[in-house]
Amino acid sequence: MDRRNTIQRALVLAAVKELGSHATADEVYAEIARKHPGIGRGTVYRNLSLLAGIGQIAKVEMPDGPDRYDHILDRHYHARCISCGRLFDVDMDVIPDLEKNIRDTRGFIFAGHDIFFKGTCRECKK
Amino acid sequence: MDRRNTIQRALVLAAVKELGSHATADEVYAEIARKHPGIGRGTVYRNLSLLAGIGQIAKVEMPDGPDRYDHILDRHYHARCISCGRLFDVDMDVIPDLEKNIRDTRGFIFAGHDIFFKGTCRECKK
DNA sequence: ATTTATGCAAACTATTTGCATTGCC
DNA sequence: GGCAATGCAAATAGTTTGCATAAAT
Repeated sequence: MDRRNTIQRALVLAAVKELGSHATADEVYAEIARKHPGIGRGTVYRNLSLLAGIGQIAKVEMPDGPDRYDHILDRHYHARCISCGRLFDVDMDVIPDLEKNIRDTRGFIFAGHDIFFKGTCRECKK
Repeated sequence: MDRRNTIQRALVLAAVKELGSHATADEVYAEIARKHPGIGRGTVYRNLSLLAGIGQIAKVEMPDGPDRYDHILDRHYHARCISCGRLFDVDMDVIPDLEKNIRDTRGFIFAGHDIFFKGTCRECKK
């Protein structure tokens, strides 16, 4: 089961880097399709998933709406505006040992966590 | 726009309480349908949404899979087993002032947060 | 009588999958 | 040439919505 270097794979990786933080699969697809209209949605999804699997990009599963893909720079938390729905990066250190606050783990081995904030963004506040 | 007391609404509320923590819309539907096969899925969704809106139950939007509904007892965080996919309640105090750790809020008014842990449950560990 | 709410089906969003074909290695 | 990967369409999961009808007030 060896991996092959296809142009589509390279395009997906390039688009995620190009789009910066938290792009959706559809945004990645649209970005690539501008110059390569032939690409299939399935191919984009398959490659996003593969690239996330081998750690080339990070998949962020959102509590609502589509999953997001980040070109990995640093781990960070996200905030969603409940008014306009837009997603923001949160300027806060990740808490690596948050799992230590758990009293009874019931045999669960914790492997990580995500925090999602919600609120109202500056523009929607008025 | 006043609200009416329908049997369906009462049944949805009762089923959420009955099923305890983190029931999905489909589980609520199935539970009610056992005794009232006539109920519509749309009605269940509409009532879950309405009841959550007026604070009678709590909606927990999951990063993956269907949304969950809790009969409100106390706020708590959740953990998902990456092997079997099951959802667990986490035995840990909520951090009410977690938002204070954020450096630059960029004008965002924070209204709350959710934490989702992931890992491997006791059964899947072996 | 009014008008909210229901049941049903169709629509919708996000994603996955089956399959014949293409094209890396 | 073999088999991973593609493009396409159909399938799936979860949820929302339009509409005629029913029923709460």
